[in-house]
Amino acid sequence: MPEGPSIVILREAASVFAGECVREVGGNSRLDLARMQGLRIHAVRSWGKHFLLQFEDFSLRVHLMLFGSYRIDERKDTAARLSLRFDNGELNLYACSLKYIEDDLDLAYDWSGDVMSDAWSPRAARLKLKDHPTMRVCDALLQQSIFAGVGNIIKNEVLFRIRLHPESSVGALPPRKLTELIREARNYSFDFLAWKKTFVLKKHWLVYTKSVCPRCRIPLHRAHLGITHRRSFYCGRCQIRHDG
DNA sequence: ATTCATGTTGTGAT
DNA sequence: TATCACAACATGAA
Repeated sequence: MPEGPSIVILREAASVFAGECVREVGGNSRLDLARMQGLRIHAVRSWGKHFLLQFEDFSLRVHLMLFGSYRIDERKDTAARLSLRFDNGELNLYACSLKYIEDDLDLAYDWSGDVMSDAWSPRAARLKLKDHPTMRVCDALLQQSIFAGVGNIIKNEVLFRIRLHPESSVGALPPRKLTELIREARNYSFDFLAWKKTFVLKKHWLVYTKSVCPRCRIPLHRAHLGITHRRSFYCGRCQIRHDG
């Protein structure tokens, strides 16, 4: 479930609860869930991979991590981490990380860094990247402070689309390539969103979990790269390495 | 049955 | 102090 576009889908589905009062709270979280009892949801929001329920004086941050899931007006067999019942339905969250945020969300989050947000700023991303010239692009794309919402699938597909080798360093990129990287991080994320909504995401993967380059037909490389050691699928011929 | 992965944080060693 | 390997959490597909 967990890359930014999937969280947008959750946010859109859960938006029916905006303005509703929490009638009943349940779940096995160690958090003080009763705190939400009887309170009204002021807004249903998201930032990157964070799903946010904003109350009057605080917010709940939900992170689905790798295995988290949710159901709306349905339940799974397993125990919910958090279950919220409203007059118009219920929201059940499983295997996720919960945290209360006391600060105003507009202060707590850098909205210009969320690739799915209207407030996304390519300029801000560029400035942030300038601060990390030695960082490899496979790590930069996963850096949530720069590209909030980008995950490992998006990373791989973006790098293939712009024909950039994952181990290229940020500082060695020609300005045009840097522009492409930033533009495609957002652009692919919206393709991801549309495909996910129509259940055709996987069939559009060009390199993620693939073994042959769809462009030149040679075998793809498959390695755990960068400081993040996340899976990278890339073509050694099509994806150019820029290095300092 | 076992392995691994769309993720992140915290701990303890070096 | 910084860096890093590893653990932890938790689910389900291959």
